[in-house]
Amino acid sequence: MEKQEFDAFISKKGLKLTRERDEIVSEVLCCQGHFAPDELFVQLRSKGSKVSRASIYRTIPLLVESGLIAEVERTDKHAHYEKVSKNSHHDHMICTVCGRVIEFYSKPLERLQESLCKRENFKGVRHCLEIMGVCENCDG
Amino acid sequence: MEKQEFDAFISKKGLKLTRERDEIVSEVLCCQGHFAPDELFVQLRSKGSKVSRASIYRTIPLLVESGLIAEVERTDKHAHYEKVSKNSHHDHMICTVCGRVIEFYSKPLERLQESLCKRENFKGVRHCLEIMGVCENCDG
DNA sequence: AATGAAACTGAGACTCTGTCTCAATTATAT
DNA sequence: ATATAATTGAGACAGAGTCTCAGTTTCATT
Ligand SMILES: [Mn+2]
Ligand SMILES: [Mn+2]
Ligand SMILES: [Zn+2]
Ligand SMILES: [Zn+2]
Repeated sequence: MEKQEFDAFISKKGLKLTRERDEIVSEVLCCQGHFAPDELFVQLRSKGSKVSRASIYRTIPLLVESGLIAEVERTDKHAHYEKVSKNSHHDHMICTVCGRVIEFYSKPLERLQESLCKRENFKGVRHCLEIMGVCENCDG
Repeated sequence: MEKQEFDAFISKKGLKLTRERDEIVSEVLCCQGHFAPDELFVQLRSKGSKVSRASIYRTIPLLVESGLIAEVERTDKHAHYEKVSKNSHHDHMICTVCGRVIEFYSKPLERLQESLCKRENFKGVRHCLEIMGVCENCDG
């Protein structure tokens, strides 16, 4: 389903459809939640793929550009991504103590952003809101 | 002024007031805008300080914990910090066409976030909101 | 002022994330 | 089938940040 869109994106850019890209896209599409590049690498290798770390790192920017994934947090000294699917938009609260991620969605928050954009004559396309703090488990 | 607060924070934690911490705090307080750990290191060394990179990296978490500085963005694969002063907070709209950055502040937006945090029993400390889109100059 | 325990320091080795190089391979248009 | 340009894996490399350890410094207690 979404794989075809990525293939179309690749072809349209004059790039090539390779086994490595195919394996990476498939893995991303079937995996849930947030992931780091190296986790993707380990998962693919554990499934018998011969893909290299370099190809992972090369493919990720393409996945982002195609809209299939988005960078979500850079808490831990390395990047994290997640699958983008329609109607799944949410923002994040991230506990700086335990790393727990709370996903939340607020229609009023979205609408407020829209009106702020209108005020600046800015056409908002996407946004990333991360609230850093301490979750209830860690607040002693 | 703010230095005393940091000294009090250090003493209260049972830690020690050292020349190195003193030099680092002074530099942070007098420098303007965003800074990276290594920039701090280079600046101090250029002023004759013998402080080590290790001490910079050891002291930064203390500065953050004391509330004197805050991590602002992790754009470039390394952390950036800035002095915390009241009334300086703002968020960003970023034009993906021309790169223009619009800084904005909305009290209702801040309050809405606070109430969303409360709902999750999350103690929000800081946040980062970036709205990507197209500015009025580029919207044709 | 002297003592001593605990905290602190610099140097540099180390880890980890991410990038780059390059020769060999592969996809795709003709 | 051929030519061309994109892609690959391996591993060297780079940069940020952490850790170790032996020697030093703070500071509360005498
Ligand atoms: Mn998420
Ligand atoms: Mn804000
Ligand atoms: Zn937590
Ligand atoms: Zn613009």
